[in-house]
Amino acid sequence: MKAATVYDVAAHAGVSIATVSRVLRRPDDVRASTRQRVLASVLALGYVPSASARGLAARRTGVLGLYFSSVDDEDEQSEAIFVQDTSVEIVVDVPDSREVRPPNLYFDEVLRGSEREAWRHGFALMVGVGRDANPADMVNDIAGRVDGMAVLAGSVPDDILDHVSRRIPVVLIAGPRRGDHHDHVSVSNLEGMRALTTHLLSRHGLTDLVYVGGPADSPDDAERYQGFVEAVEAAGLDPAALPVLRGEFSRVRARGVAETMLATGRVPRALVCGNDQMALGMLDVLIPAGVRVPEDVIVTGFDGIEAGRLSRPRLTTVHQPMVELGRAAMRAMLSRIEHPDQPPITARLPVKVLLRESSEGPAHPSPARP
Amino acid sequence: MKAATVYDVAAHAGVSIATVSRVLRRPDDVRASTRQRVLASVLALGYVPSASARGLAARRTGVLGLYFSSVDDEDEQSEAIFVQDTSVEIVVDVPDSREVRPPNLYFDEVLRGSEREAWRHGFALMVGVGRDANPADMVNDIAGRVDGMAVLAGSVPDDILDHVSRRIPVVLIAGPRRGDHHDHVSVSNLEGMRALTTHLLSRHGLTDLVYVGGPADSPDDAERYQGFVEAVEAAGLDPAALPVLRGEFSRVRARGVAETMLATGRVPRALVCGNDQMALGMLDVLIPAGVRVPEDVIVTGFDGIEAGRLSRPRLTTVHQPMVELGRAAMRAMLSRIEHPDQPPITARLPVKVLLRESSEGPAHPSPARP
DNA sequence: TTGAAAGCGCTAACAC
DNA sequence: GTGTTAGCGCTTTCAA
Repeated sequence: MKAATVYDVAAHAGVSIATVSRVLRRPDDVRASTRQRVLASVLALGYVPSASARGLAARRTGVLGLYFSSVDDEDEQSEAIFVQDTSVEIVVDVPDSREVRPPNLYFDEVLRGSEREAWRHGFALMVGVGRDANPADMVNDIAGRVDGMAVLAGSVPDDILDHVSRRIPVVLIAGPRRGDHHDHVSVSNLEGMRALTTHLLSRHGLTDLVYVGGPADSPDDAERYQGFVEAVEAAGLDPAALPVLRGEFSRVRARGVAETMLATGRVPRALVCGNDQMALGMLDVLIPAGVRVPEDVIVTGFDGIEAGRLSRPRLTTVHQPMVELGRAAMRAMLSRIEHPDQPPITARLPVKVLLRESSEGPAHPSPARP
Repeated sequence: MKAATVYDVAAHAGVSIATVSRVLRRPDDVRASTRQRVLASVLALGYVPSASARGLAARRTGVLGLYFSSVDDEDEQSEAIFVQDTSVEIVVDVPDSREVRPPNLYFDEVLRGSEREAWRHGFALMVGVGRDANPADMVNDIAGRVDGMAVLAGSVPDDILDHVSRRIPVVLIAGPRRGDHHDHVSVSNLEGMRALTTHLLSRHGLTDLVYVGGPADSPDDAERYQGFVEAVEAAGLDPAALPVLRGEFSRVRARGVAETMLATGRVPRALVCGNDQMALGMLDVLIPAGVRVPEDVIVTGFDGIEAGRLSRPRLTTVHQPMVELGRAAMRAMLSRIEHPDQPPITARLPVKVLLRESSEGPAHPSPARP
């Protein structure tokens, strides 16, 4: 099964390879009758142009890259290919406190936006998710295949970033702006958390807040905490006096934190969490323990994931536009590709505070049965 | 900013381009001292090999493709790149019956598995999601860039599939097996639904079932319905006597169906839904209306999505291994690339019936407050 | 409107 | 162990 080439098509249609190329790239430059003939040959031979050859000749691949890192080391699955297992296991699936999988929602959403935007501009999208400590090879590999790549902030060491950006434009996604080397798209983490905290402070008159933070090296969490701090200071309180708990952005870890909190009896009036996962983890423990949310404790999150809309009570949160973040990253790259010398791009997307029952209490007389 | 090439590196290191290539591809064939020198030059020049050139010369791209189609036409977003919007909107977000977005969960999961498996075997992954009626261009484009591609069954017309498979191996994902042209990976839809239905029939002694189906052209739904039919027949009942409702795999559409059902007063003892989304849509309407699930009506789904584990009551369903489906697709492709002449691959992955409260009632005395 | 020909940057014999 | 060289399949001037 030897794949057909321009030469095959040209011979079959009785034209030169240049004409075949023209028919595919700039059809209007070719006489209609010739075009028909060539197209017919394309179909007859099952010709699909080689992107490698085209990329080499045109000096552009027509592909954009997206690189993320992830910590979800799923258990290795079977290696079998010829599975023919139509067996059906029936299990009584009782409620379980285990985290089934840390849904890599953030990635899914950013990817969705990236994919959409890339193809909309005539580019394909290549994705890579690094899971081990050494992203160098993967990032390099992608860099050689694309006309530009977007990278989750903090997922790639600076020296590697510098290396690949000598070949292609690199756009950083999320995190704080670092240096002036790359274009950068992010969301208003600080402002969002500040607005939410201010709301809790002023509307609810709280003073007894606890911040539940993510990983110490998370730039996003650092920004959110800073927003928390600014709001607290603006209210005339001392942020240093307010405890910070670490939930590592994990629902499971947050449950542990909540349990410890209950055990020690030191339960604050509000738990301001750095992401939704941790806030949900708090609810997982508090609600069954008989703690009333929000009457006894207010719980808030950050991100605006779907699960927070489905929880009981529904989760007050700060929604960040993840899909739009992916789109903005692709647009920034395309803009950079088109205008290599323009000044660095810094996009900052707006967020939205969503007040729901976990802070405000019942919105309406619920139509649900007790 | 002209990107460095092998020639630049070779000159800088004082070796031939062949040696540069060797250092990168088969380092052991080069003397250690030479290797060091070349590597140093690579770093110094910021050299990243061009995948286009390599792909051309080596006659393989090292990329695998994944193509899906989707109906989620999200509203077009802004075109702005230089967004600097740190404003924060604060909204009271009341419970809403609108479907925020049809979570394209299935795609996310299959993609996750595909991505993981491709890179694990040293291949990059290219993704494309077709949204309009004409997948030909996108599929062709991808096909020219990869060494093999996986395609969601039913998302690409046969003639296009045949066309591209003259160039590269194509693996079909999901759906029923059609012809012997391509390799195929899928899950035990029929067997899963048959097992679940049999459970409802025999353990719960039901006879009054209604099947809530997906789109008429969904091969997955067809298989599930067939499983339903076989179980019903095995129980000595006439499947033709049992109504079928159409929810189009949509949560919103299912709500409409449920409302109509309530309005007409024709409520069956069990609603067997073709996917989880529709089952959740049923719950959305039934629970607030005071219908007891499962005491009055049993509701079941199919897929095993996260939301079904978070609903009240939790949803009985048939879990299909979506991540593993993606992995299996990639493995099948790699196997085909390595052994072009082996017989067609047909993988059938097992499913698991998860019995939860929407059919079985409370599992344990719930520790939750009333 | 079409054809001829010169690369694009790399790999893989094959020679040394 | 290293260098030479012939393509890989396409795009793109430049002529005709």
